[in-house]
Amino acid sequence: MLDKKYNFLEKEKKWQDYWQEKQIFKFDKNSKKPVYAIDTPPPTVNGKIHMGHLSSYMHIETMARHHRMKGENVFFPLGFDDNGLPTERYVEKKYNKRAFELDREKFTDMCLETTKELEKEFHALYKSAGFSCDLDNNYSSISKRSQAISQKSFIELYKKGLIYHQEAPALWCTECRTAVAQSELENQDIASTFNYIKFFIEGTNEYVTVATTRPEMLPACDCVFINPKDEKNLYLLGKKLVVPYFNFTVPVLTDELVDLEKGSGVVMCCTFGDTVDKEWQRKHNLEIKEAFNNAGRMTKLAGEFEGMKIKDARLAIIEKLKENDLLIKQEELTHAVSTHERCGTPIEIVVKKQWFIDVLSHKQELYDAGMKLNWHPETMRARYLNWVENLQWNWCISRQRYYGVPFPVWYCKHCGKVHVADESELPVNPLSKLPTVKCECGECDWEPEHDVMDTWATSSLTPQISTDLITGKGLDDTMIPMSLRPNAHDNIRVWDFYTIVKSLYHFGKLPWTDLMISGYVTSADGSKLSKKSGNNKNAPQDIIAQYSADVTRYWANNLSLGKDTCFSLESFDAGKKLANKIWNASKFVLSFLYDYTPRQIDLLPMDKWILEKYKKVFKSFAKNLDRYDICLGLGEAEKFFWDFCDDYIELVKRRLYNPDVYGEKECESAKYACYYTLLGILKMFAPFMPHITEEIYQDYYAEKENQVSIHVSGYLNLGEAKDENFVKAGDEVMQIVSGIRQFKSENKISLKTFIKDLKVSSKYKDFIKLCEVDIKAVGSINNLEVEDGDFKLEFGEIIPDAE
RNA sequence: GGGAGUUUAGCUCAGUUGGCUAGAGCAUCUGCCUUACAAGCAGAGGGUCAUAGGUUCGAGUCCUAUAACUCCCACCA
Repeated sequence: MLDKKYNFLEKEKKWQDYWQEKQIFKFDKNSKKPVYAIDTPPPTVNGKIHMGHLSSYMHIETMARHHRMKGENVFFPLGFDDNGLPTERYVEKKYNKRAFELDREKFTDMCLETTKELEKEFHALYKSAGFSCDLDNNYSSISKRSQAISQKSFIELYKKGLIYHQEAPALWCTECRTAVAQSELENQDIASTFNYIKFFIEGTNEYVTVATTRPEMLPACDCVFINPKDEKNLYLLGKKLVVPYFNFTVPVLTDELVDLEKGSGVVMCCTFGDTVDKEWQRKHNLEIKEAFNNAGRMTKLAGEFEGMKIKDARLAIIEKLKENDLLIKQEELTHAVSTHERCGTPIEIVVKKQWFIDVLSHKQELYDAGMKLNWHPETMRARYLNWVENLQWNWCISRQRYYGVPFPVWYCKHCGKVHVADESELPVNPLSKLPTVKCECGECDWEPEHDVMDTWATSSLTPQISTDLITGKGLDDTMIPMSLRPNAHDNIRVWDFYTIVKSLYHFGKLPWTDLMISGYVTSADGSKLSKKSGNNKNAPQDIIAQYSADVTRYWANNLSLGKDTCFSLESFDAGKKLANKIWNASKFVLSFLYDYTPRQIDLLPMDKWILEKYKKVFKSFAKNLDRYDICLGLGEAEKFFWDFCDDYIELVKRRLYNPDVYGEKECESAKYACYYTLLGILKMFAPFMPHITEEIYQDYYAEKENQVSIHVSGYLNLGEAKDENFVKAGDEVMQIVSGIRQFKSENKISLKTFIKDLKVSSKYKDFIKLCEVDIKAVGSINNLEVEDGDFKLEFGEIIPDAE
């Protein structure tokens, strides 16, 4: 028997423990069932999960449980992305220490310890949310196994010539003191000044005006460009200009990229103020001058400004220009500046030897991959394609950091040749073990690579890392493509893109068939929730404790895929109501079924009608979920359930209560329909509200159906709906009931107040006649007369209630 | 500048390949303690589906233009 009230705190915990104990969600290696493999997003371990992450995981959950209910062998691993810069930054903040101030090993230990703590919290949260990941199949991106796979990927791509080591301009963060990739950039509007300064023509008193936002780059000035079509400035060609204040001369060159409209049409080129400078340096083979170092401090080149921070030097230099009458005017402006997403520091371009994965020469293949994948929602395809089209940098995978997967690489100190590790020795830390083989040059003196890999160089291998848990084959494509890659839209250009790159480069295959892209949950003011910013008032664990995991899941699954939504507690009320209703309706229906075992009998029309309706609804429900139209599927199940309660149960409850008045057979017919309709409904709700449905199922159905859990019991498929007319006729009966209710409401009388006569006109006369008893019972009608015709109700006298 | 999304009831949002009278929750109003549920039930009011054109027998849905808001990318001289 079900409790009078459903205590979710107690029950949810109970079933979570039960599922774990019975290993309900374990992937079955030996099964012949179709595999549904999910490339679970391993959360970056750098803080707390918020409602946005949680909602995204709840979408995944629904799909995992849906496919399990369809009888598929669901592979739903659990992962953590716990290496790399995000974690380092988190640890640096937590201990208020910079990594480069600490011993490398000590810092790594601090990272490992911190991630362990955080992962425990994540685990607890996952469990309390009722996640059905396979706890035995979990991975972490810093584990030895992941490192080995990641290093093997590096070696393979290096040998294929897709990875190269080169001294080339790379995006650089002076705060984190490392190279970063294009995908780690963020735009920020930053207030600045446009400075018009004087470049004197050598040996004259004439000057040209050059506008710049970065006067601190003057010491690194290589030349000045004009547009070859810019007639008013052509006279400058062949002349030398004096760099103001720093007093060295530079040539005047021409290039089509110079914008005639902007500033004075005369541009200074430095190494490197922006991406155009980078282009010009390459194209015109200009000298590379470093005005600042890796930590963002001015170099010797800057003379008296040496040691100053970039920003301070800018102001100091402007002051000097002013003092020396070299500054003509200043204009305030706000412009978008590329900053590092982890710390918000403006990104510089710095030349240093870095490891790159070539993506620019494979743009077309990468684009085609985006065309072949199934995106849910479809509009997200455009975001991917847009990103690929706009790629400008090869993927820089080396980071001048500490906590990450090391490169399996040493350099010969004599000839500089690269030596990569043998695959048999992976994972390897080049710092702790030098090769014993001789270099081709004959020497045996190796320098280990100190850099570590970008965190994405490893997490782009989650399909391989996770399926390795099953196959044990490491970097392998046996289970590739997986069925689903789920993530939020911010990760399309990062995780999705890089995973596609790796899968194509290694196997020439797509990593998955489908992508499910969630939107953001924003706070009430529309700002994005993030682990970094503090707008995290509604912590997931608090919400779950207050509303239950089931209700939270209901909320999440009502969000449209790919769409950003404001977080609001109001929307939890509907879920609360639904859970309450499921409980009460089940309690009521089951109270008639405890001594009942279903057997095939002839059903009364309305009992057949509800089963026919179920067939129709279920078919469409399953179709919607198969298409990742989660909220449509849920909505359908919900609508059907509510109709089942308010219409069907109301209609037959007198038959259930009083078999002596309405007949044993009539009662059994209702029981049969109730048994299967409720079962079907519970199963449809099971992916969304796994706990409450399990509690009800275990109370009654588990034994009857001989199943260990509703979640592996399969959907109730009663076959095709046959007779459309039959459904329509039943609907017309419900319309009569509805008409009776409306009549009573308008007359402000109780629903149980009797009406003497009701005359019904309908084209389903015969069907309605068969339902006479039900209609009279639910409507408290004494006499019912039915005739052929267009739908019409005529009410007779109201019989006052007896005192 | 390139790309995408959004605009539907007072509020938050559904609305699938175009198809009966555009739906739900919340809020408002009316009635009902009906042998599951008052955290309930029954009913009512509330919409020129952003605007203007077009295609079609038929448009919230498709096309064109416009407006407002949001996001992604580029723009750093």
